Amino acid sequence: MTAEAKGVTTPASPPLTERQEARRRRILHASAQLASRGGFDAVQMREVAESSSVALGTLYRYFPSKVHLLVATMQDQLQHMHATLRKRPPAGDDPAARVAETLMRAFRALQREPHLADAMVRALTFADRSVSPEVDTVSRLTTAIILDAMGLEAPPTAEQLSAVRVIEHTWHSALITWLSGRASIAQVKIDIETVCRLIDLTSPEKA
Amino acid sequence: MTAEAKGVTTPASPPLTERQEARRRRILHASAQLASRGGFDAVQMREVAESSSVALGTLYRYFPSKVHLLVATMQDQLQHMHATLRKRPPAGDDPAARVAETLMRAFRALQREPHLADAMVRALTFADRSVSPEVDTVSRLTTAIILDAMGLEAPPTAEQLSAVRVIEHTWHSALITWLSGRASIAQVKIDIETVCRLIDLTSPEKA
DNA sequence: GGATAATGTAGAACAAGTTTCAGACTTGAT
DNA sequence: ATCAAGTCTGAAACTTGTTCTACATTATCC
Repeated sequence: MTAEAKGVTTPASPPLTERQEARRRRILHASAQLASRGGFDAVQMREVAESSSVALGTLYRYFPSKVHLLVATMQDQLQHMHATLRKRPPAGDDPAARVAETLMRAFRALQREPHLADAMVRALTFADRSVSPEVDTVSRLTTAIILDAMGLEAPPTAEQLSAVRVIEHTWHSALITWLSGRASIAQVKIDIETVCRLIDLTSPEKA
Repeated sequence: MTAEAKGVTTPASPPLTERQEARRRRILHASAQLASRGGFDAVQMREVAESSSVALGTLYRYFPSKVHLLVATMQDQLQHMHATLRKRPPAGDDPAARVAETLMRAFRALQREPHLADAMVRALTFADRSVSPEVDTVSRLTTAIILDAMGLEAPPTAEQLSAVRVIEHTWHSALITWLSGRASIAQVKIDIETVCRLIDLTSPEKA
């Protein structure tokens, strides 16, 4: 069963009318647009509202805070990316190589819109408890991408899931260091490759 | 050579007079105090200024933003912690166990002041480029703590440094998930133990 | 089709981070 | 001791996220 089939895409809120769905979409589009220009700071709620032709109050009804909005934007982008990645699965021999390849592909995609990446990742790590459900959704999506890349035959063991968690931690934190200019692209690559070694360490046949 | 001997503690700015040093200290103290009460949001610049008997403008002269202030607070706390940890070095047999033990000890310390931890860690990951030097200092301190815990005889190899970087990523990100209520203490423990396995993987005698 | 509850709009108001400024105080050099 | 430069203070102003209010529009149900 894929992540999408599990309903990761739709948090099962009251169904929206068509106009509402359109508004939501306009808002997310404006958010991504502004984020692409200038990152987290450039996403200003008044501007998002104006760009998407929605009143400020309405914007806040759809997304109760700037962080909620950006996390939802990330969810949206991640879904695109998941779909894209699925089209050409990674070619590596072992799971570790495939995960590293997949994450590097995602990383290159982020490099094309570094400001957007900045806005999304900063929002994600800055999110407090009130955003937990949404952040959790993003996390599940990320996990699904990594598990997909591993291409396991059997369901993952607890150990493997731990490794995936650590990979996710490293992924987020490495992105942060890159976005804030404290690590180079090459350094991020090394970090990803290093952490992916954990996958070998936790694969059942070799343990 | 220890980290302190390298001057991690003092970024070599123009020397401060005694009164200035005292002001700086009062500010950091007020910051930690307020953070302990209510986390990131409770550290309000006007309140910090008032608590430390300093004008708002002066506070901003010492710390050019709230994030700068909290990162400096973290630096301060980390130095205490480094000193404390040195007193009783970890007892594990191999480097991996010692690092895990050290990080868990640090984690337990953070659990005693979860709000303070929240303020510091959120600031750290939210910091943008303008805070890079300060964040880097914190990062070097953390690295020093981990390397100390490893208790290596020879200087660390490039591979080992990569492992340490990944451990640091995991440490920060795991703290974030714990602070935002998305991971339990037990889960953080597992993540730390999992990532510490990388140390074995990269130790020269076993490679 | 009309009552009514929910949703959307415009805009003011509020909160907290940040900036600015005029004047008072320190400091360091002469 | 004094002058200049730099620092500190108090207070107001500005910015942007967030909340609130009064009114208009839309959706739903009979």
